[in-house]
Amino acid sequence: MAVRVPAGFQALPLPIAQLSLAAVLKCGQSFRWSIFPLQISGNTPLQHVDPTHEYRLCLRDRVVCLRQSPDTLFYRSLFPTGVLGDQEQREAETLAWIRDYFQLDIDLVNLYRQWSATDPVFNRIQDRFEGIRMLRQDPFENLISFICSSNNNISRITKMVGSLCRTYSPALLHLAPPAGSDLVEEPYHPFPSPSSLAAPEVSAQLRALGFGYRADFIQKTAAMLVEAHGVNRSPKTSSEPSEEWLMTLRDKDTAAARTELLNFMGVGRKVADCVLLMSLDKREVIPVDTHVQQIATKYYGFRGPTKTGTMSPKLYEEVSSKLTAVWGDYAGWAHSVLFTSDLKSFASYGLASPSTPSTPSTPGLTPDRHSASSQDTAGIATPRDSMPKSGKRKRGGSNRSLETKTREAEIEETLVQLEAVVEDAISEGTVDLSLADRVKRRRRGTLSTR
DNA sequence: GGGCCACCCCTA
DNA sequence: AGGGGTGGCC
Repeated sequence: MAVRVPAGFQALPLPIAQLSLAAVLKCGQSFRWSIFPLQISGNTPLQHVDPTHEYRLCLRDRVVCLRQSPDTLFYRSLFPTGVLGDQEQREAETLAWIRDYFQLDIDLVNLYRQWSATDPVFNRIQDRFEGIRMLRQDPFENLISFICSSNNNISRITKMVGSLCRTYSPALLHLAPPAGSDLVEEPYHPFPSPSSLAAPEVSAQLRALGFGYRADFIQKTAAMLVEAHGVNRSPKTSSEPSEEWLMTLRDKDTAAARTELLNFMGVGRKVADCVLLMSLDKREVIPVDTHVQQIATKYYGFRGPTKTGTMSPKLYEEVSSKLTAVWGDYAGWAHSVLFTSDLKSFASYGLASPSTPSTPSTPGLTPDRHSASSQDTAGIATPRDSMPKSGKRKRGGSNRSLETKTREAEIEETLVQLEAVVEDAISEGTVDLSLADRVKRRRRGTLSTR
């Protein structure tokens, strides 16, 4: 079938199983992508393979625009007016950026195969959560964004990062929405530089913007970076020395890089591990938040939090290393798939998306309407050979009309499915927990949180 | 040196 | 009341 390339875009052949923008760009890795629904022309035979969304990210010198069909990634980049440049070379640069940012040299399908072979829990959910891979983000942006993430949720973090960019970095250019009949142009801001966040007044300003106690963390961390590494002569055009220094942490080993990150204000073990995994190439690292903790205890049978419900460093290390043992070298990547599958906003992912009709583009992704009530899963082993037995749900578990389901119902459904899947695996005894013991403990020095 | 508690703001 | 934690204090 001929690929229909949107005007102005370049085409890169790429199976959706290798990368799902819809999943990856809003699963809590990056908080800065703009997402626009596209108007799908009504009665074309190719309708079902046309992209449904456009995704945009403002880099330092350009805005990257992406669209995706089941087998192709479409890309283009837009520049401020008046800047001269060889368009062909620019697209080549953008392609290089894409390959790096999405780490396309890593064969995700092969990783899914390996995780499925060793982890029955993963095996059961893999088909529903295709194409979830780790981004290779800018370390400074990643660090600041995840300082914002404590006691927080994705939508609020997204708003905070947005106002951070609007307030502390000038707009690179203005663009109208892709399918907009409305011609309202919106500004696109790059992520702010360390020096622009380091000024003393930033702390109070961020507080006024609703950052809460994180306001001080951000200003102090930025100030620490600038203090230690200085500022450029021409800060607008290139990255600052401290940003370059953060990049060099990619060349250090995990423990050494983590120690450096833990020095910054507002950065504890969890945030440090997020940065290690998401921008410093430490692919085996598993950040343990309360959510992952729950997955570990409920689905993998690990021991839960001790008395107080708060996560002790000891427990953190235990959960993290055991999950690393389950998933191996790319454990952090696998964790991301499980984590995303359990995200509330992804409750309907793989079943059907409200805005996207079910298509042949995802063969084998049979919409799974099987579900069990939460009572069913409590202590009752589900049948091993088939789907969890269907139970009655509020909105009707076998209802094809997904539009009539509330988001809440879909959330519940997916959570219940996941739960059943894991209980299967546990009752089958196919989760090899003893693997955990083979994993060498990290050096003591790296365990201490300052 | 492990264990509490406040922190700031939003949603339930 | 508690959340996709952390820093400061016992």
